[in-house]
Amino acid sequence: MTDKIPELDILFELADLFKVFGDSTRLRIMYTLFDGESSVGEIAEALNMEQSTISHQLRVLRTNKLVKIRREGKQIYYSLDDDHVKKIIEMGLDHVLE
Amino acid sequence: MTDKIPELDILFELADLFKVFGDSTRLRIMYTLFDGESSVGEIAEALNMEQSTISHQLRVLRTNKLVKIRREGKQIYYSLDDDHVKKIIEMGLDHVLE
DNA sequence: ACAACATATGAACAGTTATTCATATGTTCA
DNA sequence: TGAACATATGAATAACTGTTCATATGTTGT
Repeated sequence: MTDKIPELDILFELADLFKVFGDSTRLRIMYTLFDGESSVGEIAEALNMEQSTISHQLRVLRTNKLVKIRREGKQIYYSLDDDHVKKIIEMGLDHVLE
Repeated sequence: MTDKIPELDILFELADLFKVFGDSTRLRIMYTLFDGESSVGEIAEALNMEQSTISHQLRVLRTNKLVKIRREGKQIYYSLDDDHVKKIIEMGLDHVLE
């Protein structure tokens, strides 16, 4: 009815997006991908975490279109899907480091 | 030891910051404050939510230095504390509305 | 087809969190 | 001081979420 109501759906979507950024494991994964693509195993080793944990979180990132994949043989390489990812993280860093 | 270790703490802080943005009630409160300061009661009425709920969430926002207060008689007026708040939300909106 | 490897998935558990209800604190005015 | 109002707080609950373990799926080379 009012022209504020359409915004409501979007704010729910937006909350879901920020939820994805609100986990240190996922942030670390994304930060790792700042340097370029990595396989699941490489990420798990870099963060010293279980392969399963990384895989689960990569799925969350992928569902939210924050990372994309490239298959090469047995390995699957993940990379950031979007320039916004870096920008959102950097904007948050600005605030944290104020 | 390596120069990546200091970043780790910061990524945890950053996750905590994004967690605050990752809730629709808090986002709606912040969005309400885009137009300027509001009292607790005004916010509760605008969002059609319980006063207690709003008060609890305002405390979270305040603890994270995202809003600040001004007392005027019985009422307490909340407003955004930082330009980053608007920027972070707008950056997220860019991604959601892509 | 089989072994070896990389990744994904499902179930279970533990920890976290948002909301509600009841009540406390704080402020103003008479 | 007491009544009326605005906001804050604590405890309880229900829902959600991240990690782990075990196992499944998918790929390569023999």
